[in-house]
This record gives sequence, structure tokens and C-alpha cells, in this order.
Amino acid sequence: MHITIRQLQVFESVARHLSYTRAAEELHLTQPAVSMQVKQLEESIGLPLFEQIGKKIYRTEAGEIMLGHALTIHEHLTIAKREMDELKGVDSGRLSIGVVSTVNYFAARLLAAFSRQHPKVEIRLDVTNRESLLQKLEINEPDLVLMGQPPNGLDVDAADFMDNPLLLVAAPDHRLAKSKRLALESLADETFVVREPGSGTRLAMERFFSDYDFKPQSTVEMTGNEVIKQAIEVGLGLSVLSAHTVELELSAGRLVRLDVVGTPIIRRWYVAHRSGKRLTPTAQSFKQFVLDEGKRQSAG
Amino acid sequence: MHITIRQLQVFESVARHLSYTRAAEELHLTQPAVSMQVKQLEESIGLPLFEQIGKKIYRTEAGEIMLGHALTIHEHLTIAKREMDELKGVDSGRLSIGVVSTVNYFAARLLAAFSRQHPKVEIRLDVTNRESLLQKLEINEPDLVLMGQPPNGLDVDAADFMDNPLLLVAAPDHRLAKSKRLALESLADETFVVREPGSGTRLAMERFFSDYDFKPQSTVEMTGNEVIKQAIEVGLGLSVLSAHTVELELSAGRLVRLDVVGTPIIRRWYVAHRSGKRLTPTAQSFKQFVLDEGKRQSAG
DNA sequence: TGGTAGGATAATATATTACTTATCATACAA
DNA sequence: TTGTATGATAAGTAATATATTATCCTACCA
Repeated sequence: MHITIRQLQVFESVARHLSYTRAAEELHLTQPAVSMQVKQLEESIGLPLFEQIGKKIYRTEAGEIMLGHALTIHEHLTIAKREMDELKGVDSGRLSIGVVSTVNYFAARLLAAFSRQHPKVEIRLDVTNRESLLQKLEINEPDLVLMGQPPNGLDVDAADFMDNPLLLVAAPDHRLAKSKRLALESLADETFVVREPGSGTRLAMERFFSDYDFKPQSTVEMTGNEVIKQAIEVGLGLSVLSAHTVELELSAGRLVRLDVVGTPIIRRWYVAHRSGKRLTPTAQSFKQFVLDEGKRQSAG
Repeated sequence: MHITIRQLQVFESVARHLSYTRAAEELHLTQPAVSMQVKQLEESIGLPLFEQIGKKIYRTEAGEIMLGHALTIHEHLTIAKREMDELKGVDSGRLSIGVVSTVNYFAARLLAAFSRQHPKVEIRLDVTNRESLLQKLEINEPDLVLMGQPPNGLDVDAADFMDNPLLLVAAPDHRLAKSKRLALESLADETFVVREPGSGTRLAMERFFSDYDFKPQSTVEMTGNEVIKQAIEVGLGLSVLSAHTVELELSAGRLVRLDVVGTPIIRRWYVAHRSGKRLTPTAQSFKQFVLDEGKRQSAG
């Protein structure tokens, strides 16, 4: 025989009222039901919890001690229930988002907007490159990730939500800056600045090149979009970058797009999570927010 | 549907091992039994507690929170059980003893001896007169009381354990100090110093007098045995007192016993508690100790 | 590309719970 | 002394809890 929560609940009521009948009323039970619950609890702990002296009921020392524990346990259950209810709502809890570094250029904006709508949600943003993001996805760290091409090895649910055009960019004074409809081949003797291996942009670029049977004469590898943009600006070479990362530089005239045939490389951004993942309502809501935002963008 | 302790226990095991099968082994159950318990808990809180990503299992945020509560609740139950076990032993807990002031002359000795045998027991001794002791008995304050004649109005279990002879005492230079087999009548014109109403000694004396159809010429009422003894010593009058209270004074020759017919008034000390009272093992043990001590005294 | 390990699900048996109503016992008060 | 309030106890019952075995599903690994 063992203790049940019901027993504690009934006991607690009796201990409070010091009356079986009152407790029965409070719990909407008959008095014998209450007597039995208390009796069973007494049996399972092996000590009387109450003593009846004349008409009055008193808690024994054991009853006194048990009451304390019963109250604490009850309180924990109540708090747990409340916390669970909060988790069910969209307006609470934690939301952990992993993004590929390129996404960062607009992820911050997305998160800010979402955070404004759901101020109580604690948001964590983790920015890394594609490869380490995939590792984190593997160990179930982020609730959701924003990335380019979803992996096909791993089992993920991915939904695309926005265009991610990749551009071939150069310094404004590049010799081909003004040319139209360049063949990729005409860039054969240029130096290409490329992202580190494991980067999604790098992968996309490599596929683009191999599609056109193209192999640049020389490449320089650099880690991070910012570093590469600076290198391009000072004339180190060309690069393939996501339009989102160079938006500012293009409009400021510090970089130019080369009008190469096959560009912009049309790709999409994806919001993804491992299949089997149980999205919290908050995560679900953020996912929807991202999808809606994507639709709004392409419509406007 | 509602949460059960079993559910929390099984959940806790799964949350610890992050494996249903391991948990099943630990709990000596089959794996489906574990799945069901967790599922039921999930249903009753309305949130998934685990998520399965590929082959691995992870706690959801809800699972993380619930685990904390489950552990705390489990801990409380464990502590409660341990405390109950301690209460079952004789060597722990509190023991509240109420004694009538006259008893105090040997109660201290009894308690000291008992305390030496059970050093962890927390003893509380409350010394008052008979009347207020009865009140305390009524409100169930002391575990046990030591007193003279048990009340017949109140429903108590009383067991006598020791002689309580009442003596008629006087100052050593009293005119009848040396007389033998005095008739009570011969003390008719003496002054009697009597205890306050509500005192057991007072009641016993009054009964003694009425049994012999005796009415002293004058009485002086005083509160407390000590005060009365001093009054007798200085020759204020005579008194009826329990032999236990005047032991020291008699042997020191500061008081003498008058050899009156009908004295010593034979009475007994009682250890008592309200019937219906659930004596703790400690209280039960003290009661037995008192009874044994009484037997030892009368035998020796 | 099977094989395997781990989990979900279904069907089912059994034990226990959580109640009920009816009745009895008793302390106290009128 | 009787009536009333309170609890204990007994018997019966419907619900449920807890487990089982059997089977299926699937991710992963060799």
C-alpha cells in the first residue's frame, strides 16, 4: 500500500478543518469517504494522524509533520500546473533560434518584430555557419533554425519562406562592372574570394560553378561575410554572396553586382526543425510569423 | 484525469535515463507500462514532456520543469517517511508531561532517569495545580499527566503507580508532637493551613475531615506547598501534606508528623491521559517507565 | 539493405480505488 | 435521558489504474 495524492489532499482538508464532516463538505464527498482516505494514509505511514479527544479532533505529532509535507507537495503541484499552463500560451517560455550567419542580416529584424508582439518570450539567437548549425540541430539544441538549403541527410521539416538570391559582386571600379549579360566563362582569370567550407553560400557557389563547368583561376578563402565584403571592396577579387548581406553596400555604391548569366542564383530561405520535434506553441507561432513575413515581403 | 505519484515516479526515471527501456528496467516494469504512465502524465498536464529526435530522447521545456517538481515532491515524500519512522521509535520526538505541583518533588527525578535512557526525546514538563492541569488535559495539551485522584467527570485512562501518603504535619515544638494515636477531634481548636481550592491535596484533606466529621476551628489558605511548609515551621498551625513534599523537612527535623488516627491518609499517584488519546511510542514508553518505577519503589 | 534496438499502440486481465448507502457508537447539550 | 452531531465501520459497486503480452513502426548501423 502506498501514499496517493488524493490521500494527501483529503488529509490536508481534514487537518485544516479538524473535522471529517467539514472536509467532506469542502471536497463534495460523504463523510465515510473522507474517513477512509485518512485511514488509508494512516495505514500506509503506520501512525495515527489524528486523535479524537471527546468531540474534538487534534492532529497528532505525526499529523502535524505530515501536514507540512502535504501542503508543500500540494503547492508544488499547483505551481507545476500553472507553469504548464503558461507554457501552453504563446506569450511565455523560451524560444531558441539558430541561424546561419548570412541570415543574420534580416533575422535580427524578424526577431525584433516577433519580440515586440510577444514581449514575455525569452529569445535566444545563435549565429553560426551552416555546418555547426547542423551539428546543433543534430543535438536538438535550437527550437527552430533559419538557413539556406535544408540538409538531406538529417530528417528535418523545412519550409521555405523567402527568396535568397545570390549575387556575383565586385568592387565598383571593376573592369566588368558595367558589362551586361556576362558569361561566367569570362571571369575565368579572376580571383574569387570564397567562404569557408561548411558555409551554405560556399556550397551554393560551388554548385553554381559546377553547373556551368566553371573553375576559377584562383581562390582566396575567408571566414565570414563581413571580411569578404571588405576584401572585395578593396579589389581583392569577386565573390558570390547573398543579396541580403550586401544590400547596404550595393545601395551605397561600395560594391556592384556583376550581371552574369545564371545570376542571381535563385535560392530560398528555409525555416526548419528536426522532424519529431514537438514545437512549443511559441515556436509554432514564430514559425508561422516567419512564413507570413516571407509572404508579405514577396507580395509587397 | 489527474496526476498520480506513480506517474511522477515513472516520469522521473525516464527523465533521468532519457530512455523508456532503461526506466522500465529500473522500475522492474515492461516498456509499454512506462510509455503509458508518461503518456497519461502528458495528457493530464496537456503538454509533451519528451520529444524523440531520431533515436534519442530529450526533455521538452515542460519536461525540464516537471522534473524539478517531481524530484522535490519525491524528496518530500521520502523525508516524510523517514520522519514517520523516527516517530515510531521510542528514541525521538517530543514528550509533554503535565504534573500537579506536589508531584514535582519526585517527577523531576523520574524524568531525569527517563531522559538519560532516551536522550533524544525532547521533554517538556508543565507544573501546575490540579485544577489547571485538568483544564490542560481537557484541551489535549499534555501527552500524559501525573496526579493524585483522577477526575471522574473527564474521561481518562488512569493507572496508579505509587503510594501517596498524606501526613498531618506540625512544627517540631508543637504541644502534641510527641503524642501517639491522637484522635482527629483533639485538633479541633488548632489552626489549619490549607492549600488553595482546586488543589488535590486540599480535596483529599477535606474528604478526610468530612469522613471523620471534623471541622477545624480556623483555617488559613495558602497557595503552594513551599509556602505552607514555611508557615507550619514557624508555628502558624497544622497541615495535611503529601509525604513526598515534606520528606526533606521531616528528616531534617524542621517539621514533625502528628500521629493522628486515620493518617497517613492512604492515596496513590496516577499516571493518566484522556481516553481516546493515541499515545506515541515515546509516551507509551514513559508511562511504562513510571509504572515500573513505582513497582520497584514499593518492592524495595 | 536487412537487422536491431527502442518506442508506440492495442487488446486485455486483474487489482485497487474511490466512492456510495446504511448502520452503529458515542460525546455532549438541552 | 434523549436528541443531535460527529465519526467509525460494513457492504457493495462502478470506475480506474496498472500492468501484461503481442504487434507494429522506424531510425540507425553494419
